[in-house]
Amino acid sequence: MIKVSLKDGSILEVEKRATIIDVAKKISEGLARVATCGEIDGEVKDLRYELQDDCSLVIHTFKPDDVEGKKAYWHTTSHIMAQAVQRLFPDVKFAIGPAIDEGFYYDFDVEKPFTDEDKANIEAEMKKIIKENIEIERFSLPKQEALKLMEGQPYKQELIEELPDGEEISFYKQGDFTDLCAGPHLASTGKVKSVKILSSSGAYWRGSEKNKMLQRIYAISFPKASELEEYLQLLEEAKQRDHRKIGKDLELFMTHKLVGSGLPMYLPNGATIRRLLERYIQDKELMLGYNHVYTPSLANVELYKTSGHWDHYKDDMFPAMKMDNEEMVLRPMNCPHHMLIYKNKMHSYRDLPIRIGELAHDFRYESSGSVCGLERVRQMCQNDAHLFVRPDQIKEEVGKVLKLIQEVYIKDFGFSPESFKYRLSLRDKNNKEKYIDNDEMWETAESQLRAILTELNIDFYEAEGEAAFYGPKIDIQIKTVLNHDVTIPTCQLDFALPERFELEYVGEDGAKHRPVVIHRAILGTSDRFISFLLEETKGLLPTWLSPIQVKILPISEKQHEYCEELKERLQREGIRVEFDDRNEKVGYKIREAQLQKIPYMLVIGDKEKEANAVTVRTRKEADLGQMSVEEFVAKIKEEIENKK
RNA sequence: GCUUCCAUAGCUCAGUUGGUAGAGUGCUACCUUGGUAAGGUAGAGGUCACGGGUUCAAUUCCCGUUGGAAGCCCCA
Repeated sequence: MIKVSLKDGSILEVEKRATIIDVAKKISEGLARVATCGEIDGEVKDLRYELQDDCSLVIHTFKPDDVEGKKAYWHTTSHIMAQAVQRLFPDVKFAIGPAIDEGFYYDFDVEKPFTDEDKANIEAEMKKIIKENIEIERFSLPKQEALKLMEGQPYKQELIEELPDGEEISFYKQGDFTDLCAGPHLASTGKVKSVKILSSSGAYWRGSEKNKMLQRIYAISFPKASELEEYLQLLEEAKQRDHRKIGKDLELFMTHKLVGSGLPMYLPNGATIRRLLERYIQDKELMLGYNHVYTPSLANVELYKTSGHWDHYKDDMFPAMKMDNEEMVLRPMNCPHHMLIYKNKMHSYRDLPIRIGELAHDFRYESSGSVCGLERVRQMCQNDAHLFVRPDQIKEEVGKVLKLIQEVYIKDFGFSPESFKYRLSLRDKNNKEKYIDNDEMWETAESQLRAILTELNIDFYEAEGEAAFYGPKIDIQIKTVLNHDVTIPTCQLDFALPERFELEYVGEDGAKHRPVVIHRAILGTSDRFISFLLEETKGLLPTWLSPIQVKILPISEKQHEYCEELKERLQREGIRVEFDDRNEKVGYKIREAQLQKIPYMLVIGDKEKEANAVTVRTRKEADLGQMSVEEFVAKIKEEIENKK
């Protein structure tokens, strides 16, 4: 037994188990309020330690869905993987192996990348280690001894070097394998039950492309085999929701290598969705006092030298084309064009805010490894606008933008508020190269955006190094089915471009003043928005956006004439309708319409023809029964009207 | 861009010690006129991504290019 004094003077007596000492020590120093580990009083348990306000220590078992529980579990499995790799590849150099949101990975420096066979062997070896049920022990060493222990492990030594002098450095040992680690861990390898290697790939040491590329293996583990099955099932379902698969199945877009990577072509169905979305957002903007313009996709390179984009982004732009005396580029963004439009005439303070909007095509040379369906493309259509405002109008205008975003995403599209997060994107203060060097400007802009978010009671997180070069942003971040974290709407505050372009307005005092620019995009880009929409809806688009809203399915040829009339009748109402006049049975036609995710199927036989009626079936498999044509038209029009 | 893997019919995929190809589905024609998720028969359809190399012989082995996938880097 070992005694540990807690803050309140009480004594905690525990078995001499490394994990509990570690926890008790941290808690007694007030360094941690909560920790997890695996063993107490010699009995193996999944435990959670929590320091209460009255300084008492609560110990209880954690639940399988407990975040900390999972992390300890996965982290232990990552050590098991490292041990397996050490057994199979004795020359391996270890980097890091943390738990992540779903599972864990470990980075290894090995001679050759792992093959599928290697991975199968590693997984088999891991299962062996689990079966051996090796006890996991913790110990700690002073820095010099720690360095000595990790001789021949340069990555571990590099990590130890960075730890403060004088601090004891903790290690976890399981049989013949010892790893530098802060813990916590399960008490023994046998606690892990089912394990599965998911994938492997290259990853740069410390995430920098300047460093060596290591081999990373992703894996996951669960206390029960059935949970692993469920997880793999979920992965399979996510695959079905991938917008690239839906886009192919529903004939929304295609790519062709003769056109090029990252350059999707919209097929008629996809073009319909896009046209409706673009009309929708422009109509919305018109009602809010935006003025839309058209500007060219090409510009003289001098435009971007003036704006500052050239210095910051020329590597991500398509290369300049030399024509006679001019050098032209495909534009990567629209701000400079809109700045010039503002500057086209003198403005009074009474005219502000001026809101210039455009559905504009932009071109960015995204790296070949990052292009992805409609999510990341090399030509995109931005739902862009620039708001030219007086400094006293910033708060109100940013607030209006945030309100518009909520109206579009929550009210009109019905996305769950949990499907996206607000991110306040700040500059990295230490990176003077990437961001305009003007501390005062940054302080003002960042604190203004923060204040607006706080005042509107919006939950947000802050991210350093995510700002635009000219100013901070409020980005709305979503997670795709592939677990990519991408921005869709954005609202950015910019004091820099007005300066660069010497924008002005005449104030009440008759003197010239500098406006502030708010850059904003609501749908983000049409392309990325559609990818998000498809994944959120699983391809079951609301009726108003469905490329085909109604499919007419006759029982036999006898009703074809009636079906033609019906089709024309619906078309006159602006409903997108198709008539399936093929020589097939109705069951077959229903199956096909169902797979095309068409909202309404109208089954037409002699009964319907006689009664001048339709029998309605929805894709959600509800048979709505027979109704008159007028009734159906009223119903679907009401639905379309209300963006259902 | 980097690491690894992949590319066979419109689509989804088979095709092992190297001997120039197959299924399902879709498409076309005919039969069938059928009441709520796949009726039957027949036919057409492939320079096995592209370019080189090794070999008597390459869809298969090697190199390169293009395109795709996972991850890393990047993301105005």
